[in-house]
Amino acid sequence: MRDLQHFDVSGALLDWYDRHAREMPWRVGPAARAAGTRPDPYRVWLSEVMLQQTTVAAVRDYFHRFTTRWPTVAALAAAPDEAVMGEWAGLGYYARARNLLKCARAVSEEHGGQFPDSYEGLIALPGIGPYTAAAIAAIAFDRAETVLDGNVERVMARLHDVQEPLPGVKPVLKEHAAAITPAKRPGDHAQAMMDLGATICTPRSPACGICPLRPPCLARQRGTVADLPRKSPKKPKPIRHGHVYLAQHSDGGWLMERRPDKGLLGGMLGWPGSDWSEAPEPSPPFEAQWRELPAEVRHTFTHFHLILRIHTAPLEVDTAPEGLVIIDKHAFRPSDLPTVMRKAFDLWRGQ
DNA sequence: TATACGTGGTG
DNA sequence: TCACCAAGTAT
Repeated sequence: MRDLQHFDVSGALLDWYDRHAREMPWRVGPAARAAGTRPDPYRVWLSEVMLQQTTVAAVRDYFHRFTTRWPTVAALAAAPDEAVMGEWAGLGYYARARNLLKCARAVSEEHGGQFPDSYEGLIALPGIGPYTAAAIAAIAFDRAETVLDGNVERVMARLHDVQEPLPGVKPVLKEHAAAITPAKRPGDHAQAMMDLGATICTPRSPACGICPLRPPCLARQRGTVADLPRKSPKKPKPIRHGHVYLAQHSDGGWLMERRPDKGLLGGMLGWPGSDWSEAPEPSPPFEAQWRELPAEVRHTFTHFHLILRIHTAPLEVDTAPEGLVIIDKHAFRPSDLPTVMRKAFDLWRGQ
């Protein structure tokens, strides 16, 4: 058994990555990268933002649709806000989509259409934080930046048997990660760390038997793998209630609202309704004989459970009440809605 | 430092 | 069924 001090962690990791790298639409694999192919910074940036707190499986189709519709950062910068929000619908964390547009426009208007090639330049852009700045700098620009995401945190916590809980111990894990960040192939190293965390050093049932870092792994030696990384206890999620109102005109148009940019589902299209609280007051957008559907929407957000009651009535007027909009029958696409709003529509459709 | 911010898959 | 989890950021 070789001591961690004398084990070439990054070398072992890169050897493993050369043989087992996952193929992804935004990735230039290790063989092509060695042959000189450079990844497109636009595609690296777009994928990294989509992958924030989001699984690879969920991102694939969205990435394909975005890059087909907007192949360059200039094309994205020129897109209408509503089009981008509609394409992002269902992916969650909608501040990412608003910041995506801000960032694309900043790159187009303030950086001559080229992404900054350094951590400092990247982190100054909207929606790009410490992780994403390091990831783009390393993967797209060969900068020896240290990438610290949930995967790397888990791998480092286990490799060094770090018992202190996240998020407090994050700086320690960052130092461990920085100590093995190589000057050569930093982008492949970063992607290798994340692939290892996603496929071998997984949160549950890790495949230690085939792990390239098994020899030096302290948690493996001490039997603490399943306990790491430790995390501070989470708060319980309260249950909130709400009412939404689906009103359709005889011509097929729908009464809807464009939600304000700040806050939950910011910038997204949705059904008008009450606030979401312990006991909300019903708040129909106009006087009518509202009929309540017999079923409810149940949906869980990051920090609360929601139960929505659905009300319907015919829309008899041609102009929307203050603050609302009428979406024409042909412009209405359920796929433009955030999932919780699409669930309400699905209930109406299945009534 | 703590909280707000989505969604779908998984055991 | 349900808590946990996924390539985090903004405030």
